[in-house]
Amino acid sequence: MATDPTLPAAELARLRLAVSRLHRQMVQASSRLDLTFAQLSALARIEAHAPIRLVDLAARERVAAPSMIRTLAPLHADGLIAKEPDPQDRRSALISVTAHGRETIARIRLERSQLLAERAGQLTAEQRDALLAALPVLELLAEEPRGGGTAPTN
Amino acid sequence: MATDPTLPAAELARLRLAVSRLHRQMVQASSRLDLTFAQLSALARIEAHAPIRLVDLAARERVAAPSMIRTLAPLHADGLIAKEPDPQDRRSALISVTAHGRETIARIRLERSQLLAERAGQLTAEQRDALLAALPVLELLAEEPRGGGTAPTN
DNA sequence: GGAAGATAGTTAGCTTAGAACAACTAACGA
DNA sequence: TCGTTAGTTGTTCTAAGCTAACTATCTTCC
Repeated sequence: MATDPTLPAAELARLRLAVSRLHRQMVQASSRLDLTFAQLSALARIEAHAPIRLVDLAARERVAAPSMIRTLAPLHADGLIAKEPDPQDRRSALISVTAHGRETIARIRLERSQLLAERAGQLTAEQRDALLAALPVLELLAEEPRGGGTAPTN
Repeated sequence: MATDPTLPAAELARLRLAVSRLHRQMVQASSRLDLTFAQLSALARIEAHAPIRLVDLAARERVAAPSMIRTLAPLHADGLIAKEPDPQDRRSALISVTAHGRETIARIRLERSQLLAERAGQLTAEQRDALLAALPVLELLAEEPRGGGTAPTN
């Protein structure tokens, strides 16, 4: 039952609005005790691609290198990530998640999901299924259109 | 084919990550020429509930009154919203969207959807359907659990 | 082999978006 | 009258990003 071949602007607008509102509430719900969203995103990215160099990490997260350094500094100070010298290139450091970092990720996943979990708990089974089915699609949209394509205009 | 009665923390974590990354990219893609996300959200909310008082608007957007004033100030200055005195309460003003505001919303909807539209254009029909099906659920999640429930702890 | 340019990481300083609290005025209401 | 509420201003804070400029190392090329 494939509908329109393309998503109309109205639906995209609704999606953008929903995403930005959801994000705002997640920010509000997460007190300043823990990792920020940028840190969590970077941490997850490191976990997925370790060992990874800073430049590559910054590129994947679509930020400039200094921004990534600022993001990682507290993680490094708290021992959530480790840097090892790259044997191939003495300028580079290979970044990876420590055991402590992995524990923290797991713990935060539980804690942080509470706001969402409460609301998700009030969904019907059909709604939950719809959400689960759309999750990979959302992840796809959130990823970079790797390689090729038009150069980013900003 | 209802799966688990509850969404596991792992999926919620993925949802949070996807939402925050999507949001970041939408922010990056929208240059500072136009309305901010807070302004757009407020504008949409006004359009949906006009005429609405500032306090009520702030409550619905889950922000303090001064924050909403700051958000609305440029919209008011640019004539996107109008304030009329509340006949019942001379302290209050009833806020609504002007014709100019409505045009702006429509225009921005088109412009702003480009990033998302490009990526959505590469989805399969099944993926688009999944996204469309999940859209109302996302909007539900993004809304407040109106009335009752535990008081917000922050 | 060595100069010259490119690249990795870093620091310093700045900007923007978004929100908060405190404190005030004006109006309501009991 | 006196406490409460609506709107507002002043000030501050945090998260997240940026550019410019620097050092150290790598790479290329004459």
